[in-house]
Amino acid sequence: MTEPESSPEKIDQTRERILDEAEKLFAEKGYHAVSVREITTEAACNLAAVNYHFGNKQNLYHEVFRSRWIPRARTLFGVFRESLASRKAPTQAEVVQALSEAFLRGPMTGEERQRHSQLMIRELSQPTEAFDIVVEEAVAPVMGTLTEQLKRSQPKRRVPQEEMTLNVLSIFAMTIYFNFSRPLVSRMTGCEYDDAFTARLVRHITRFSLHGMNPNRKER
Amino acid sequence: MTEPESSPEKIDQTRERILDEAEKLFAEKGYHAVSVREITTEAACNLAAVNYHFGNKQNLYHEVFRSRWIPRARTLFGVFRESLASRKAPTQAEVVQALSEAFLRGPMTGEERQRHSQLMIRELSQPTEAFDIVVEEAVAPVMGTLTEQLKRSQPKRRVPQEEMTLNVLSIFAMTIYFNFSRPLVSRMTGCEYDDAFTARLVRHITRFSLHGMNPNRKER
DNA sequence: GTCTATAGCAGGATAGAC
DNA sequence: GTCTATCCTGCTATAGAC
Repeated sequence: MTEPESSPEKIDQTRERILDEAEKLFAEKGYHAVSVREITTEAACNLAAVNYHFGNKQNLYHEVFRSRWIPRARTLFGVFRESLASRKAPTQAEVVQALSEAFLRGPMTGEERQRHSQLMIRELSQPTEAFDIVVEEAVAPVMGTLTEQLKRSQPKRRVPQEEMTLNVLSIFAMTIYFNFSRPLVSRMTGCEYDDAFTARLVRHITRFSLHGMNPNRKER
Repeated sequence: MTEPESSPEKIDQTRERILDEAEKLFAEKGYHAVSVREITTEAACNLAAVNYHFGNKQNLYHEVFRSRWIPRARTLFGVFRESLASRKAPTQAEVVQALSEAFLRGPMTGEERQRHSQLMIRELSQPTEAFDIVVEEAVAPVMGTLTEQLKRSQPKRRVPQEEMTLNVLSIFAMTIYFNFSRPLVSRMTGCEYDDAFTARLVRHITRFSLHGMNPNRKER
């Protein structure tokens, strides 16, 4: 990152730096609050580089989702699924925990995770052209798997479809809420988002969701 | 709204229109995505009026919170408290329902409510100078009352402080989530936010939260 | 593929007439 | 208090040298 190797694969190395910085800044401040100048300055390249590589600003934003956000979403989903696959018949608690763990403590660094969530949240609450990407790549698969797994692990009670959807949405809501609303959560709990605290958050989300969707459950 | 009365209190009537349109646009698009020109066009007044009345754009944004958002937050909180005061010893279910009802079906129109939530959410996830206002006027009082009331209605079980805080944060999270993430919720449930649907949402939030924080509760 | 230079325009803000 | 006219900064985007 400090000194680029001269020979091996220098191609489009600027392009990658631009994407990195763009993602970072778009996530932090939002599309309109970030200027191309700011991005290119951070990426230590020339202003014109953005237009050369991406055509225009809009396209760069789009490309951030395609080449940065989507892969992470898939990785995240992969972690979630693998975590489920490692058990024969995961309990509901295990399912919910697998999800919140993937999102709150998964393979990414804390910073990466926050960026990922912020980009997602922005699109979900205020759709632009990337909304469909987010739904197709993150929301739909996660909610689909969640629904399926939760039904499987609790075949006895027949849950009406809308109730199921609202349950799953609520679990999803809590998971992303505790990721994106950090300033508030930290202020209210007095805790920083370190390993210990995120572990407690996962436990909380699991417990809360589990009993939330199962009015009178014994097992945990 | 169409034809202003000529005599009685015409003073600062432009100012009010600017505030109205500014709130609407800031809520919809966010601070940076809105230009002063756009606001003044919508408010059907001159560009210079913003600077005359508010000095600059930043200040207008701030004033939107002071003169529009805060009163609504207080009204909302008032509805919540009155709803509680009308019962001698509200159950936990009644407490949660009072909250989500105030936020999702309260005294405001659907549009107003959405605006209110969006302004709040923006500040909570990405604090600017209005963050403190939001915390002091909305989050702190609501969470304080919620904590107090929930403790009172369930004196038997001693809940650790952090668990209590996380519970309350989760209830708050769901309440605002279902308000601000409408595009997604509508897409997933296939429902518009009409009276019938918001009523079902209130019931869902109440049920989910209630059991979420009470692992093995009978009464509802 | 990266740079400089600059076109062209939209933004916030101000001065001053009315 | 509201308007017109204008300043000037900072933005996106492009042309063209290297």
